[in-house]
Amino acid sequence: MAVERDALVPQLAEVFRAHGFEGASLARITAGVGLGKGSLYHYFPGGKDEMAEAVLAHIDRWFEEQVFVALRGQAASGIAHMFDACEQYFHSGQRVCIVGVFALSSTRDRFALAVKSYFAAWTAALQGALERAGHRPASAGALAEDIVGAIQGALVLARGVDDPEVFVRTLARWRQRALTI
Amino acid sequence: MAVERDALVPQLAEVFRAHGFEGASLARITAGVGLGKGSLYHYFPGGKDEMAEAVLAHIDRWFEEQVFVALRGQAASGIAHMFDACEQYFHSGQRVCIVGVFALSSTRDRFALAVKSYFAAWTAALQGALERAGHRPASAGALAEDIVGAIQGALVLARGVDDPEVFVRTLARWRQRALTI
DNA sequence: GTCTATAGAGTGATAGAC
DNA sequence: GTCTATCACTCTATAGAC
Repeated sequence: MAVERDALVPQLAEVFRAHGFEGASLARITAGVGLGKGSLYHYFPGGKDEMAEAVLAHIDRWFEEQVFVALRGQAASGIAHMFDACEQYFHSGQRVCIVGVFALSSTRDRFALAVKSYFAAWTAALQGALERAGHRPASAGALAEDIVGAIQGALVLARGVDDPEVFVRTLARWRQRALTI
Repeated sequence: MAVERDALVPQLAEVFRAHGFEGASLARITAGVGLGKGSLYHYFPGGKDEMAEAVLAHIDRWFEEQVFVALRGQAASGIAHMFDACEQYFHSGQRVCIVGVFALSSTRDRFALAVKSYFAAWTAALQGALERAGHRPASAGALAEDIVGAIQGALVLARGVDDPEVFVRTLARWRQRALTI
């Protein structure tokens, strides 16, 4: 009745998302995944650090497969798909970005590489799509930076004022700006 | 040799900023402010919660006096002043926003009111200034939301990719958009 | 003596590692 | 489950000002 390690990762992700790295105690984690500490350390001998690494790697892979690939394909539809995927992934602003949470916390240094590559890959893929969609190369970089930043900021703001609609509205505005050449 | 309670708040703020609420252990706090636990609990009988409340109240007051007042005055210069103040306050992107950190963490609920009022007051004051600066009322609200969100997002992104220039660039772009009628 | 500001040993609870 | 370290916090003791 071996539980697949991979099946644990999304459950771990929800605990880290809800409480951050420091706030994700082993008690909360075991409650969240429904396994004892012993089993957890069997799958993740490196402890919390290894669990967080697995979560970040899983997110990286998800965005690569579900978002970045599309951005490298047909430009306009890839960009539209990115906004759709983000709206779904972040549950229309009710869900927070784990990588963003990690970026702001003091734990960032521990996972600096994964955090950096996530944002860098996203910005680069989006910039390419924007250029191919007709934006001037000079402004596509700034636009990509604006959009990725706006998504992160909208998640902060939506949670801050406790109104997910902030996220939905922001996404809608940027979708329009991105697809208006 | 009485230390003023108010003098402790900025030092507390730096500890919470660096480590978040959960990561700000009493050991780190005592090290950061240079006082023993006894003194800390003398000034803040409510413990960490009261310290965090004091920090949030201090930030609220600072923004009210240093930013929102200017936004309610002459519109264009108030907006320009806001961007200057933010660039200074966030150390050109090297410093993170405590309220933003709190908004993303699970501790948000504990300080929900202070967090919400911070973002709400900022957005409202900025929206007013944008309208008086000549932006259509219909779009000033969205623009204010965009700008406050962009500042938060740029802080996330700057720290994520470990490049404060992301913040400086984003601020410069929005300054231009806000002051172009 | 009282009051205020200080330090830090000591409390039980809980942390993460194994 | 067991381990030690650390958590937030309490309490006692001490200093000097009045």
